[in-house]
Amino acid sequence: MSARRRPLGLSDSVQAASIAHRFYVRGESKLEIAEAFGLSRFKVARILDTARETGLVRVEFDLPAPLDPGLCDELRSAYGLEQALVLERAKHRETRPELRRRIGALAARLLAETATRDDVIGLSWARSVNVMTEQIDTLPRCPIVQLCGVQAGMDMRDRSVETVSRLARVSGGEAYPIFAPLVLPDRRTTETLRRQPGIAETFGQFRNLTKAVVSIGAWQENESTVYDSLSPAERDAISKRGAKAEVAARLFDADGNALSTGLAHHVLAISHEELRQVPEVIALGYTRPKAEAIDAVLRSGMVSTLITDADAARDALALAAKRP
Amino acid sequence: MSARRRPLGLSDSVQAASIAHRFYVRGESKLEIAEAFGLSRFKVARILDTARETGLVRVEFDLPAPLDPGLCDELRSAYGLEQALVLERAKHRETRPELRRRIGALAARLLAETATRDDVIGLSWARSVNVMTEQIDTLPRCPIVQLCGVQAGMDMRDRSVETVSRLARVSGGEAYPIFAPLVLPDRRTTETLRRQPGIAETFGQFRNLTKAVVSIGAWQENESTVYDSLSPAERDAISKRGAKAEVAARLFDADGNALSTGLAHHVLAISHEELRQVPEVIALGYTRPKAEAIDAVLRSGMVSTLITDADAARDALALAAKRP
DNA sequence: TCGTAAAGTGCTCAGATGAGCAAGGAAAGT
DNA sequence: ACTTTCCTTGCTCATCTGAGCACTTTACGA
Repeated sequence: MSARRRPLGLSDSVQAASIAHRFYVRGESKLEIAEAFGLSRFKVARILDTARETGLVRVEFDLPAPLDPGLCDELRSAYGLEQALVLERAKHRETRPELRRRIGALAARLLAETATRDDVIGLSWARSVNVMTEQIDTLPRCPIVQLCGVQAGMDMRDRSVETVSRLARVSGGEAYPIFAPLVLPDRRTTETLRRQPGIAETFGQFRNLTKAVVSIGAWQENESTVYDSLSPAERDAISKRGAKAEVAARLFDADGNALSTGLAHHVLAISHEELRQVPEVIALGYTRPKAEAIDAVLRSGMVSTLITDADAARDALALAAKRP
Repeated sequence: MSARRRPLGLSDSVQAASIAHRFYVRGESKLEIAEAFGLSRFKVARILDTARETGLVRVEFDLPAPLDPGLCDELRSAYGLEQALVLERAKHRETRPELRRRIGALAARLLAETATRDDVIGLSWARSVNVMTEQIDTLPRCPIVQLCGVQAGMDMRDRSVETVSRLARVSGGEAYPIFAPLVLPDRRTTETLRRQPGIAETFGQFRNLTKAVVSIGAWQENESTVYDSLSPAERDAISKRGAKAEVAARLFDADGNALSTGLAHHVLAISHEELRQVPEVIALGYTRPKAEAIDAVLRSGMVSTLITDADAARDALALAAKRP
């Protein structure tokens, strides 16, 4: 592995390449090749080994999207995910909206491909989820359920509602929106709204969900719209409880445990428990600052598919390696 | 093989790529992979097969020269060569001198790499051989023997002699030149010159040769300097005898049989027999019009290593397939 | 010249693998 | 509905392959 060999002569390279061509491209057995070249099968095996070690033969992947197959697999197995999609780092420096767009496009393709007529699809409020819906053009006819209230503010107003209805329009299925804010001033208001006809109906759909697309937020400035919308006092109180990540306004500590804080009582959103019951949860989380949050949420075992970028994936893997 | 499969979904692609990554890059066994993914080993094997068939995984070769490994191997085995070096087709249209330069560079590297102190190296007269010597900068100390007289005319005068002495200078070994024309007016003159001290000495070296670098000419206008130097009458007479190729002024028919014509008696060159005795003959032949000649010479069994370009190689392979 | 280290080579045997087959299941035609 | 066909899946058994070892050759310094 670490043993650097000299780069191999021209003649040997050609022989090695010919052998590699027969083995990898034409799929011949080493025994056949050995006979054809008048070598022992052991020599053929060693030539193939050194050919790979020296980089004479390289295996390239032509994925239908710019993904890093190595990271996909490592992340998948490190956290026991069903699947991980890791975007390759872009050639040039990429702005956050550009990255978000690529993440969203990936999620769109995944959802369009895996969704069936029998699915009930939930969407959490998030810019990336919204970007995803903008990029889906076909979807089987199935209900689309909003998983949490609308986080107003920022540069987009009631886009969450729009997100659900947009996707329902593409799908042709029914839309279950939540026409109410995500974070409310107090518990009473929250419970009142929770029992409103339309909202109650949507909440009732939560137990039917078969798929959910959610975004992972980190419990720090600019890395979670929920965090950003709270008062400094409440943010810090929650931080002190050990919150590291947020999904649909539900909090997780560094070990992926559901964290129940005061916040839980004044947000309109699917509960930890209900979300955990969803068979397929697709989580979007990207950029390095979110690595710790991604690690936390994946540890919860709630996520089946993660979509992220190579930088965040590497950081998360490092965290996964630290504490298995 | 011919069964075109649909391009595989995103999800499947990622799984296939992950499996391929583990198998090809990390070198895990299919059984291990099957366990890790919860699949049968058969399924893993099939996934790998389709991944290759659909082009999802591609094997790339980083040869130290722009060679086509597939063609190298096909040509090598089609004609039972020791080795074949096939230059990839250049990206842009390439002029003949450019191609010649690349062929020469390849021959130079091959010779520099394989020649040892014990070799006796023969060079035939040819532009490509000359270009080769211009690009060699190191060579073990060994004798350099000129294989045939000088074909004057064209754009280069006595370059053959220069070729031999240039290479001898690089090598530090002795030079055995032939200071006489390749084609002579009659048999008597030829035999007289043949017995001249310096020339006889060079001819005496022919039986000691261990390596020879020769160029393949096609028996047609502009594809052989010997052809071009003869009178129309003699050219045609030789054509009628079935000559297809020429190496050091020695002729071959389409089946690679040595052809003995009147020409044989008035050229100063190594004989068919002596050339056949050389353990390692490196033949340079390039451009499509020479494909038939290359095929003919390779059929003679005289050549151990061929250096050519992708276009000529493909044409030659087609000819080889026609008559095994 | 020799001795020693280092690299290269082929062997054994247990374990991995491929070819071909047969069973099951889905899709399409009647 | 029923049959037919096609596709997928996992099995068996004969073959292929890798890990480790022992032997040979080469390289190099004493």
